[in-house]
Amino acid sequence: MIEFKILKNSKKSWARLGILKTEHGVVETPCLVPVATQAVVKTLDSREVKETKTQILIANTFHLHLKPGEKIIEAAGGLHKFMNWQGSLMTDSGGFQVFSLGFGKDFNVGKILKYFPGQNTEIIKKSRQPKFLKITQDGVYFQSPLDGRKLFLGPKKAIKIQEQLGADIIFAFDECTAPLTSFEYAKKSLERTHKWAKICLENKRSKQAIFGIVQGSRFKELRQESAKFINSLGFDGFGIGGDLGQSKKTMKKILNWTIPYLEKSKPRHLLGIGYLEDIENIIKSGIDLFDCTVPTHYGRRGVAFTGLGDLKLQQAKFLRNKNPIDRNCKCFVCQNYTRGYISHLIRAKEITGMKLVTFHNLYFFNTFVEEIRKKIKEGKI
RNA sequence: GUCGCCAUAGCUCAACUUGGUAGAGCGUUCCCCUGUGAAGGGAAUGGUUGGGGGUUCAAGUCCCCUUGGCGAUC
Repeated sequence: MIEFKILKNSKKSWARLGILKTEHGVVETPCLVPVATQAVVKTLDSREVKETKTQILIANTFHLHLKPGEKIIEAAGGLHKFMNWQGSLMTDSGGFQVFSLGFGKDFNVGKILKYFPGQNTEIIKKSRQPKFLKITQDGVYFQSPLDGRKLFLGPKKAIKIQEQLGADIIFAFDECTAPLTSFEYAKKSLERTHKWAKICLENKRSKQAIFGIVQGSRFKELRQESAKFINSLGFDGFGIGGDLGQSKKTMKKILNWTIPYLEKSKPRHLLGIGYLEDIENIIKSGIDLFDCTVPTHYGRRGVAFTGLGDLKLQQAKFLRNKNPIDRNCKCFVCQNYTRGYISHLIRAKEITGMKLVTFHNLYFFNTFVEEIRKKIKEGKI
């Protein structure tokens, strides 16, 4: 059960200020959802995560099913207890892994294409299958990245697992398409995702809120069809997923095609997007929630975000630098550690270095979004 | 003093018995990593082979001298 209340609609854009209530607390939206794939924000414990102003986390069905298995988490009293996170929680359905272990891996591409496909670029045709997994009408056969054994994940199973995990909000099982998808493939995939969405809803017995996921790749017709269909099923909220085209412009277009068809009173979650430079734009397009691995993932690589751009602390030039990562940041790391010291830790591959940058990045991103909420409140956005 | 061993990329080392103008790891720099197979992946950079002479078509490799280091022995 969730409750979503919109406090203010912007007059300048589609942005809105809201309150999302779950059984585990109140989430002020728009809000970043840090990623805790394996029931942990890598390098941080739950107390530290809380200190980064994080309000809600997203864990992953596929990974937790593999390790340690939903039965163990259920027996431990559910995900909240298991990972000692008292705040709100989501679980992703595993639909993204259909992409990242499938065509994403085959073509070495992400959700947004970084280059314009040349004439020789392969387009994923209607009946094509990825190398390491098989997609059928019932679900997806994976080869375990851990030991190679065959695994199956489909709508029914994804829901069952998510019920056992026990997050506040769960996602329907979908196929996240790749940017090189042909129209024919996208259409066929969308039919599957829609069929699965219905099965997910029909099979859910828990009181957990469930978000349906809009797909349709970069095609206006499909995106609109998907938005209308998913909207009609009675989900508690919406995820917008899949590939977002060839550039950030197409990402904005896709959001503009989709969002008008979604019930206004329900929360909208943009899946897997959130470079610092994207955040204000997606919020202006009407996004309430978005998850992204960038602050944590880049943090472990030693990339620290600041108001003046990112710092690659791996570089030797930072070793003698006595400044904090960001002079204006009030986080524990910036109050206590220098760039030089953190650079040393990162270069020495010390886990504490990764932890300090992860902590700062999350605090910085959360503060950044907090400021956007303030701007919406003040009518500036 | 005498004898022996060693000296090759910023660092640690390869390049064999039998000469064919040098490779790797690490480092450094850069790039890639948006619902995390991700403490990951890729690329570039890098050397008058301690110095000088000689033999040879050809020398890191063989010979002589020299410099520096290490060891053994009077």
